[in-house]
Amino acid sequence: MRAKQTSFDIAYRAGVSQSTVSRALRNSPLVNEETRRRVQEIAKELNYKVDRNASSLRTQLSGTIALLLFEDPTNDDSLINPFFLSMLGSITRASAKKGYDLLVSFQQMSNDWHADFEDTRKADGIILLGYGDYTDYEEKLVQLIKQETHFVRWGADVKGLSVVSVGCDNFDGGYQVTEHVIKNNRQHFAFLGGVSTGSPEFLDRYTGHCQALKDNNLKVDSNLQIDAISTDESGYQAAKQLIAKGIKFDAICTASDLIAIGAMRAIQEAGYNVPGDVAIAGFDDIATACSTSPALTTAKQDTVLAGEILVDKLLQLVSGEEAHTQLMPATLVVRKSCGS
Amino acid sequence: MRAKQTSFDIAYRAGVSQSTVSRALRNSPLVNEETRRRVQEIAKELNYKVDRNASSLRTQLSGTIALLLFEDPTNDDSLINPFFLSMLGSITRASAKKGYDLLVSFQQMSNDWHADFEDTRKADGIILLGYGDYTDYEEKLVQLIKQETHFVRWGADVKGLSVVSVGCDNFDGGYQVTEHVIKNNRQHFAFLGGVSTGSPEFLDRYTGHCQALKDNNLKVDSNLQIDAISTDESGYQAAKQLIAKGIKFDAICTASDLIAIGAMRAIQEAGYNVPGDVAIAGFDDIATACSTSPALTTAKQDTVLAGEILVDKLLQLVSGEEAHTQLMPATLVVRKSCGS
DNA sequence: AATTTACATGCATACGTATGCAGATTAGCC
DNA sequence: GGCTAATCTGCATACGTATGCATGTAAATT
Repeated sequence: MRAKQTSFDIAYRAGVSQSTVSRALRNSPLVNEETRRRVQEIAKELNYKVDRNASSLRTQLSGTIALLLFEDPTNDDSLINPFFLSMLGSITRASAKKGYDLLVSFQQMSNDWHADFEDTRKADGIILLGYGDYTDYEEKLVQLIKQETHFVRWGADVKGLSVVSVGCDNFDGGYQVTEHVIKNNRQHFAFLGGVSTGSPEFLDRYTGHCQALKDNNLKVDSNLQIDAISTDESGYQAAKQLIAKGIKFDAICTASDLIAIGAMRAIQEAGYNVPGDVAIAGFDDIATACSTSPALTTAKQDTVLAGEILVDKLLQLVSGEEAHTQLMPATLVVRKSCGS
Repeated sequence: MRAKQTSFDIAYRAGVSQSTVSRALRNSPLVNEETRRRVQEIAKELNYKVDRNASSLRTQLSGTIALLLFEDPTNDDSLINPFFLSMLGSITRASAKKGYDLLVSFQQMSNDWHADFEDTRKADGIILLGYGDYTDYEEKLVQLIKQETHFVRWGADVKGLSVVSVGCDNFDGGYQVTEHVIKNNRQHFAFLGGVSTGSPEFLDRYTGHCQALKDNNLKVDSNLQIDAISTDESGYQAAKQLIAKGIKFDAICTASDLIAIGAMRAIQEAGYNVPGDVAIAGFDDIATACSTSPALTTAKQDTVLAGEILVDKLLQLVSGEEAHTQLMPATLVVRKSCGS
């Protein structure tokens, strides 16, 4: 039972050649219906499985997608950002749906990831995932392109390079949320999230936020914008800084749910009521957002859809088709943290 | 640049044979220091990467671990249970640390997963992850053993089979949490979580819970135990059922944080104060547990540690060493939902 | 009946690497 | 200097599959 079965073993039992076995199992039309059935039956009986290494070596196709998850170097927490964890889940599902295996790998930006996966033939294509300014690794993207590696990435469009990016309309998301809060009669807005530094996503969200304020004749006070990375703790600290400034505010928009959650904690600890005294809005719609108290109003990024789109586009590239950058809508999810 | 480089190309440039290249790159002591250096230099220059398929075919080793994540069939939610998502993250990290790639795959219990991964040589070993009664798939475990597949699983020990399981001391976790709540002067305990049906984990937690009650001369009222699966919604429904019964209770222990979160919502909606009127405790310590209001007191399963242990044990098996089932401690995390 | 066509199978080989074995070169020894 | 030992390199082959090409057979066409 244990000595591994090969296609030759099947061939022997079926009284045909190895070629025929291979064809029969791949449902080649070249092989007779009757023969095919017999071969497949025997293969099943002997519990034969095609050796993927041999198969991949021969076909130069691995049936595998690699997912490279970049760690946020500013965050030494050993846990993964729940938004990306959710993306990971949906990408796993999406690739399974397409019959592809998923190879998951954490990477430091600084590593040699740009050369690895497809050149080793471990994967047919690569999905790049992670917050961060792509200028951090633009040269590596250039190299990927030069190598003709098939890849797609999550994030904002990369100008000047023919890279397929799938990202959320962060500007619009920021705009929508802010507008919603304005409608709840808030006038003095703070914004928590790294803008000058770091991810273009956060910047876009902030830009959308500011535009909504302007369109509603509200003032943008840059003193009320405080940098934060996407962690609970960073949001907490930023909110404390904000309070310490002593400037009046009745609403906080944030660049991510985690920031919002941390901020909410700080605000409540300081004795304010949410949303009574201060409205707080998030971004992402992570699972936790439903469970905060009050539940978090936020801009949802549809990770399930995003995962499917990323996988679809990548497989298009793999099969030689064209694929293009796509912007996904962000949708406002109204809960309790900003009033009705 | 694009035509893929092979070891023959390197050999040609270095003026040596392909064998020598292979040896040089694998740091074989057979090859001269000087030659090795030159070969490695050229390989780097040409951006050469070993073809993993060819390599694996030859060595019969893939350098890959497969993670099979079983879906809870009772939960058609397209999202993954946050506890397992967290395990996924830590396992990914742990295997990366050991130099292994991780192949992630969702599976239905009913599939042919038991034969797939190692026989196809895609992976050197398998990690099985998922709630559920192993009797659901005991026959498949038997087959895995018969095939001499290397695998470890998360969960309670499987009696009668030589299977390496790594699991949390659910009994003790349930005991600890309950004892803590008792110390906060509660007397009338309800328990939410599927006991008669489904996962042995839940049953163990419940058993620990009951033991703590008994040891403190408190009554176990089976009318106050209500089944629930590990989702927010299920916990919400169970809590509503509980309230509907009209039996007095001042504490709810649950089989998972998600259940607790749902229950908390139901209890608060019904106008009770947590923890004033009702103490609520969870199990798992998922990320969300810090962010509920009040923050959830719970029994923590250390997923980071669990991931490392699982990977370590698996690699021991792969390298022919013995490995044994291990029980991990659950640790009480006191927050606000049960009083001090 | 001779020829073409269609269909089914087998032969031989390539994918790129790793390694047992033999050979070559140099050093070491009496 | 002739021998063994030590060190390094190359040759040849195997891993298990997929597929181009040739072959063989039966049916269809003329």
